[in-house]
Amino acid sequence: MHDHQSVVEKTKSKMPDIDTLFELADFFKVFGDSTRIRIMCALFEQELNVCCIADIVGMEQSTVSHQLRVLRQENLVKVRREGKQSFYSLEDEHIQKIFEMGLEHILE
Amino acid sequence: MHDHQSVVEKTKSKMPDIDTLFELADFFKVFGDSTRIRIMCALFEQELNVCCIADIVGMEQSTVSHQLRVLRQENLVKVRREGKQSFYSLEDEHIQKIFEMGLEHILE
DNA sequence: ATAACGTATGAACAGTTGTTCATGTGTTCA
DNA sequence: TGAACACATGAACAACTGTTCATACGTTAT
Repeated sequence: MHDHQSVVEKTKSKMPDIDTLFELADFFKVFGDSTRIRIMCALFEQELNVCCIADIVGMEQSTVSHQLRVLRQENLVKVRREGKQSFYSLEDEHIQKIFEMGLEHILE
Repeated sequence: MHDHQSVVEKTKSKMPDIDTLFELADFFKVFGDSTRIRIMCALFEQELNVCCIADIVGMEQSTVSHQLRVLRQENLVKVRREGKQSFYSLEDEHIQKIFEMGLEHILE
């Protein structure tokens, strides 16, 4: 326990493998932007099309489209096409829970 | 419900104020880097001094010091000085729970 | 077909981020 | 006092990120 090397080895052996931790960082990276956070937050209520989302967050439609792609790539949202419009909604409830845990932490 | 403008206004009114969402994004930003994730993960086991952490994550001591400062600024870790050494540990258990929820999400 | 609409995508740019090197600060021990 | 150690900090740089503008794509209606 006092020995530097044994602490290092012991700790390393208990940690998840490095690929998993890289994936995890990429996952949280998506939460680390205020535009994306606001988009997700808007989707807590209901599914929304792109131009609604753009109006809600007050940014260009193309900005929102780019960010929705990021959210899609990390499986945080899903799309449903209906004619000309794309309706986005949250993939699952994990997202809202993680969101709320973050809120709990900063409001103390 | 069908009207664009009313959906926008209704959704906006239900969202947390924008400053909170910016703070939240900054909070998650800290989780969005693999080095910091690995540091936090190492600290799940026990408190550790800086050079142990550096060895565990396999990076320069100064890199780790810089990242520990980021973690400190967002109140994710705390320090305890003991002579020449600084022992770091997690601020609270929120962090581990958020970590685990992220893991749950990516392992599916 | 053509026009209008909603959305997606590519290029470009400014701003931010993570790492390293070099150095500074504070503590311990001789 | 001075050397050795553990850690923190500043400057510099490459790499990455988020936004916008312009444009392309797909759908609907005329």
